[in-house]
Amino acid sequence: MTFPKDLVAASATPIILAVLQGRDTYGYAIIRKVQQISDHRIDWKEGMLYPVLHRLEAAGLVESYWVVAENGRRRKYYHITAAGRSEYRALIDQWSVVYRALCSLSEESP
Amino acid sequence: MTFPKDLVAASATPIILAVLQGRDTYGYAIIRKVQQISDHRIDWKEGMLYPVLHRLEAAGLVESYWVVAENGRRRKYYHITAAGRSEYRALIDQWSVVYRALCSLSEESP
DNA sequence: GAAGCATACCTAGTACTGCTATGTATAGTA
DNA sequence: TACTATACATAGCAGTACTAGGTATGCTTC
Repeated sequence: MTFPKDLVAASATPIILAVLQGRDTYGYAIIRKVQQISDHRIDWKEGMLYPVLHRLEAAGLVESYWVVAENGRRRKYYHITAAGRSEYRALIDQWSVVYRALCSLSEESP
Repeated sequence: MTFPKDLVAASATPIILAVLQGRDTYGYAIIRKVQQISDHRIDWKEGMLYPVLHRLEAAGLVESYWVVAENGRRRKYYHITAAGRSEYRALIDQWSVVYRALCSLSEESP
């Protein structure tokens, strides 16, 4: 079952910021990390991810830098900024309000 | 602080279905209920809510019927359908996957 | 060395989506 | 009577997003 587009879109920014507040990493690894922690339920493609990373960078929430790996691969690492951490905290708070509302309503049966 | 538009948009359907799986109710009461359980953090306007209710009805997830209240007010009550309950369960599952992913990532500090 | 696959990043053309502001109507309150 | 709250409605305005396929290069297999 695939997730609705609006949930995928809305959750991309908070998830990316959540990954990056833990440690710097690069695009392809973000995709794999998100697949891993969601048991492949969240299945992002590069074409979805990179435009969001670019928008976050344009908004000053992340910065990027190139690193050449041991095997010669060039990777664009992303680092969360102070503004990104602040935005991340706000988003987590907002998502928890929404999720708690959903859970609270779910407990009210007919 | 206002919620980002994409979170408001993405969460409207699951929240409405969550309210209605508990009991039939009408639009204006849905707005008040959602304000109440989110301590006014989620602040929907009618202009946001009614188009979503109309789309849910067009999609067969809810049905509506008019009731005249004791004070003479005409209210359009909404009732969740079997398809709506099914969609509601799928959405709750998907939102919990995303929220667990967020929480799991939040526990990974730098 | 060649072929195929995985890794890694990129983007534009296509495909749409949503809600703010304001409307009508009517009951309640001052 | 005037104002507010309740109750539902919608269109004009304002955008948003990603699928599909691109380039490039390292790895694995033959």
